[in-house]
Amino acid sequence: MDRRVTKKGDDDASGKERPTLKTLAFMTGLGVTTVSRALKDAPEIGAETRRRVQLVAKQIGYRPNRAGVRLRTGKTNVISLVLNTEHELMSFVSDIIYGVTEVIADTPYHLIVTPYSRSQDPLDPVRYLVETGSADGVIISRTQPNDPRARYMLEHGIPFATHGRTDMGLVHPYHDFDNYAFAGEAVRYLAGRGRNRLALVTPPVGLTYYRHTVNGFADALSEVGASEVPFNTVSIDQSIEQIRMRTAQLMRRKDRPDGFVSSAAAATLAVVAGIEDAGLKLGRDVDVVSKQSSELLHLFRRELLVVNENFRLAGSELARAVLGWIGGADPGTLQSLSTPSEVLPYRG
Amino acid sequence: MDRRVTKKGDDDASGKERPTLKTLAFMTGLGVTTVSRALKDAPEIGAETRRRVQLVAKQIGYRPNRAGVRLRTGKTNVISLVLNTEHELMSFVSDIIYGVTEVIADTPYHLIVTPYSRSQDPLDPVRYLVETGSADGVIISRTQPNDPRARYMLEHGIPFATHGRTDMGLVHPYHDFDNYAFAGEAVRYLAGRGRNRLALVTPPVGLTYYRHTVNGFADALSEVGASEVPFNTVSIDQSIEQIRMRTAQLMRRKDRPDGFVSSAAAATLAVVAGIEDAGLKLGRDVDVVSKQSSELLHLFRRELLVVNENFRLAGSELARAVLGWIGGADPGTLQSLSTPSEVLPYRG
DNA sequence: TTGGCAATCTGTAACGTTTCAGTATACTGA
DNA sequence: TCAGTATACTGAAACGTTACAGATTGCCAA
Repeated sequence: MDRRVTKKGDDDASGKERPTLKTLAFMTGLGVTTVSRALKDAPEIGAETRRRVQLVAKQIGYRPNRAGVRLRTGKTNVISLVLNTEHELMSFVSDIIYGVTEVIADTPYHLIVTPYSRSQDPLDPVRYLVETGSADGVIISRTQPNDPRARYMLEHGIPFATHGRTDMGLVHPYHDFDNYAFAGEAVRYLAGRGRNRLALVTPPVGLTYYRHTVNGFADALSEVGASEVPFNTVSIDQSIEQIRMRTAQLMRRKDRPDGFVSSAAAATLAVVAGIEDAGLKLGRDVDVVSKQSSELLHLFRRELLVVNENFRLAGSELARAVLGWIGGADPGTLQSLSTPSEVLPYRG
Repeated sequence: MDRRVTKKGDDDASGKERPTLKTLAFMTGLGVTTVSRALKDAPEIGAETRRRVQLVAKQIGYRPNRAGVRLRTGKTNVISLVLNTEHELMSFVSDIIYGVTEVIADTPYHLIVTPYSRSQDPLDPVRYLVETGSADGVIISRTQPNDPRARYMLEHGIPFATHGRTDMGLVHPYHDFDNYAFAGEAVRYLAGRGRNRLALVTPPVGLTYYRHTVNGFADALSEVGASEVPFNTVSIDQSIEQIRMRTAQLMRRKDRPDGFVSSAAAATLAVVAGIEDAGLKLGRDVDVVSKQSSELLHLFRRELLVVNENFRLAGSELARAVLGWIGGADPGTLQSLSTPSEVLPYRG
């Protein structure tokens, strides 16, 4: 009497297969519907039944089938992190990812990484996610003042959070580092050390925090009465070699700066190399204040002055924001700004 | 005559909703089954019908519903990258991810990142993936000679690839960097520069490539007749401060090494700091050969000697391997070993 | 007693896909 | 002519879940 093929109805509680609602229904003697509702604490299920179902479910290790839920409800339980595979600074990415996973660890959410490359329209991956309904929420970075992706997602009603702010008069969750404050602090610190001809290594032109940084730099310059040495040919997403060469060129001029403010650690390495290529000495001829996201720069040159940016925190905040929005919170309340640390000199 | 609620059967080709097989069936005048088969080039569908269906599908931008497929077939079209959120070296992670996404970009696969933390059994995330059927394939790192995760996945028949080899007599896809060769090359290079008292900054004890590295180091030492200065208290997953302090201690001893071989760039930064803490000079008193995964170390100190390890390549290879296995290839053919570059001194 | 109602529980359909078991048609060979 | 068969297509069922629309029971007021 071979019954390898189980027909509808003769579900049994035995052995190997992953338990489903039907399994639970069979075991508890209840209907599938009742079990489903009992598991989500629906009010019309008797208190005892509810407990009983939940107990059995826990015992046999029931886990809802994601495909079933997704097909029925459209809920994917997925958050997508959209990344540029060429530009994104290295350590940045892993920290953000870790931050995000930290937050979603005890939720049913999975994190998927959706890449796009330089050649593509940055809107492509977002459009893909929305059109295919592949995620309940999206996190984007490299945010621009007028960001088509944010606009698109708002129009299509998908919750998202941006790393960096926009400036479109539209409200949405974001997390940002206060780069205005950073640049200002940096300038003031350099001025305090007697530096008054400062150059700025900017973020990528076009991103929102480019403006913030430039403004913070400019405002503080006039505040302290220092002057800017233009260095517009350089931004942090250029290659190490480019930045190094341009810095060396700059430092060989008579009107060279005596201080730098740099928006990223990798660029700072190149800037320092360029300074030294020009035969100058860090700390004596020139001071450099740089953002960093790991305790790297002080190993590199102890004369460097650093401000820490915590990307892991950013990841957590972004994840919290998206989940909050998905959960129905007011997007306007899901915005956060991270204040820079003090400027830190090397301490033994 | 209000027909807001569409009952089964009166599907229409209009407007907003995402097209499904039913939409295509309606538009082509065929049955859903036929459409389904036509799209996957089943042989029992007439050539013209096939073309016609595929044309229409392309035109209206049909994309199979992942939840539908997954529910019906169990195929998730997901690859999971399992990461330790505490140990993994920073840049490592983003490079691997980029490598993986590069390969799966023109496949239907999504990449999900499954984290686990120090406190957890590394087997936990893998067990979760298998039990919930959340992925068609898995990539793991921090591979051990006797790796319970690999054994578990083999037992449960889920395709996977390991970053690093195992040594259990079980065959499975992997990608590895030839750390035996790396350590050997490094030793020979140092010997060539007259260094003969060498210390090794090892990978994390317990991982397979720890053994490879140690063996490569030891074999080359006896080959060139140099001796080892024990430095067992240090491995690359310790903190910067620890490594730095221990290195400084070591370098203050009279029997200090005159050469280092370091398995990771971050550790090398710390080692160099330690060397300099002890008042010694890189290139004069001691040489350091280090692996690196980005062009960082030569900016740091031009005296450093580097060997490049390409993690992006590793990611690609691992992705290719998993996809290959999923696609039915023989796991034994999906193994690759990456040969280290030469030892590279700074070149202007 | 009866009608009404609250409290619990249940069957059915549907989400989009693939597979199974056909059906209809035309062609083949005798 | 007919059976046999290859070709091209199709409906129904199933994957696991939730929502809708009841069904059953007991209790209370009238």
